Amino acid sequence: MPKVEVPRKSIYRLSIYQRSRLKLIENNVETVSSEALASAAGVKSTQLRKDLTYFGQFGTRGLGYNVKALSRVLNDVLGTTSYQPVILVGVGNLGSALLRYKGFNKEGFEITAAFDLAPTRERRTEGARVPVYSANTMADFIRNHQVRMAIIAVPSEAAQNVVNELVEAGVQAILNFSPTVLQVPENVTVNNVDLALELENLSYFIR
Amino acid sequence: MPKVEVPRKSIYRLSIYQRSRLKLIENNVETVSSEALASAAGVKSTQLRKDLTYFGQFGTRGLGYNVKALSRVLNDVLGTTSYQPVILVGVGNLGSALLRYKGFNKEGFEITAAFDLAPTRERRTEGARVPVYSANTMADFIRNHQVRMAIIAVPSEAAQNVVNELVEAGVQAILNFSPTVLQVPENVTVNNVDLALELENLSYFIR
DNA sequence: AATTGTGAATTGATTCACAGCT
DNA sequence: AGCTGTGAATCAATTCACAATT
Repeated sequence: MPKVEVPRKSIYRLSIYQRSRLKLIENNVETVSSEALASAAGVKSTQLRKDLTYFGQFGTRGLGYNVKALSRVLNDVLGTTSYQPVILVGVGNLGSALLRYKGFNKEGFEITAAFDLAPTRERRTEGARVPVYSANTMADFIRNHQVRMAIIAVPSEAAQNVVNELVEAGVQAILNFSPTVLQVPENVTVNNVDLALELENLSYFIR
Repeated sequence: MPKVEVPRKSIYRLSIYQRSRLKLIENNVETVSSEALASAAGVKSTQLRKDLTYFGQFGTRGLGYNVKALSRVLNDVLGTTSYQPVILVGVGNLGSALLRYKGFNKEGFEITAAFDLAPTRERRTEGARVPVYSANTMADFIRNHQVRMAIIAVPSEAAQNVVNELVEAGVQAILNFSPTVLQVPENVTVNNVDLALELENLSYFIR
């Protein structure tokens, strides 16, 4: 599987295809054309086909893609076949919010533990069943449970240090909610979600 | 100001330059080179210069950019000079989380009101001072307060209808947390934040 | 001497156009 | 006949290289 040279955006789209496919499977469709699936996903059919052929040939000319087979391929490529434990670091404002958010579970992820400098803060975790541990137990937890993915929602000043510790302990992929540019070794992937940035960006488009 | 043909990503970067600049102003620097600012922002200096020249010439050759003047330009371009009221639609899981999140305020935005089908749901808004109103008062509120920006965090099935109502009432920019592709007229801008998608995407990069 | 501003070159992503299967 | 797979063409964004300016 050629992990390199595949455009980042293609991989994002694979997830979207998977979701669009979910709707189709409900309708009991056996087979789907690139045209139909692409339009459900909001892209051009050639783009869908090109995205898929980065990973092989899965369709049947004249017919389309077998829905179940396609689903399997997408799961394989995306790595969503095997369960991945995810930890959350920083149970403040946003962090506690994310703990309660059920959208992750819905798509097959589960936050197995959370870490914070002051793990016992009041009212923070009410309603969530995820345990919150002290930050100094984090590295051990990662090693013991072979955690490869982490979500960080700590103050920006703290972010780089946390990331260093995560990487050191073996984390390979980080979803970063702290508004900072993080330095990581090249075998580690960071996806940034910057809420304030998105709002600020929108304000540009209001005239 | 040539709103069109400027790459979307450039505009995102302008916000990052603004932030990086904030750190520099603290250090009382009068002037800053594209090289210094770019490296603080994590980009190449030529990219910064190109990004800026979409909007004019603000530097002095041989010297760099005046920090204060640059800040003013960035605020002007981004539209962050004038205060913008923002509403939130959907006070469920994620929505109530966003209500409590203070990061928006920090960057000069404030959620002035929230709307939900069941505005009185328990414990949802404890700790937040934002009023939650019934969804059927939304359109009036938008018109009365000239709201142009909205954050939506409703279930995906509901998202398109909500968006239609927002647009109809005059909203021009939408930050969408619902995992759906939204249809909007071309004078309306949507930024999507899809948390589950980001996680799924990361799982690709774990080998 | 230092640093911006910018056309030209390059790199990257998307779309086209059509050959190749079923 | 219908639809995939893909090299070639186009479009977009980034980076280079250097002339222009202080």
